[in-house]
Amino acid sequence: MGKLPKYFYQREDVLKIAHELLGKLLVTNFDGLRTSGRIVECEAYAGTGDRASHVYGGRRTTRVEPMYAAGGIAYVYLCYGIHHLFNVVTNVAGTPHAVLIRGIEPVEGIDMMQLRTPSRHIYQLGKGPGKLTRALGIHTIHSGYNLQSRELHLYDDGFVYPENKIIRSPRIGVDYAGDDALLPYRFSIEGNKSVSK
DNA sequence: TATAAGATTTACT
DNA sequence: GTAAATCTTATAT
Repeated sequence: MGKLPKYFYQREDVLKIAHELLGKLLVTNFDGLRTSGRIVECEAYAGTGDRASHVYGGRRTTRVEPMYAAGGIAYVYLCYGIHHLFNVVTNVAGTPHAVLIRGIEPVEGIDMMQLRTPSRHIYQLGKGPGKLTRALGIHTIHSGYNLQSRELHLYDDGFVYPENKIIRSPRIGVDYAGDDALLPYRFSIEGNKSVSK
């Protein structure tokens, strides 16, 4: 129970962390408005050797710099000029692992989420990496943000999905990554309405 | 400086 | 099913 502590993020195995993030709450508290959702879909990006990652080959730019910091902060970037994608940075400083959050099931502040997005159906609000950031109010200015903060953090409320509901599959939208696109680094909840297609 | 492409979503044919 | 929206980064002039 409680906020996920720093050591949760700074462990070595990013696949294990991605797996354990399912069922946790992603909480934002911007401008005094609390919104949260339960994570039902995420993907692991395993550092400089992973062709699907922005840090493949040791690439180091202003954009990806937060990934090289110690785990427990956010990495947010703009995709296709429109969508903000939210990642949790894991592992220790200098090892740029991350977990992309791809789907959440809205829990708190659903009215606020509906104001932020044109979608009306609850299960559509957090279905897809670009949509959940809009529903929660996350933008690129939050890249590098500390996940121990009141405004942005992950929370364990004790909820656990049964192991037989968790699906491992290849990552989405990373065809450019060659063989690495086939790795089963995606974790999702079977049958959940907030999992993207 | 210029150009292409991207961890996506939505609207339209 | 196809295409447009829209902007930062990476690679090339």
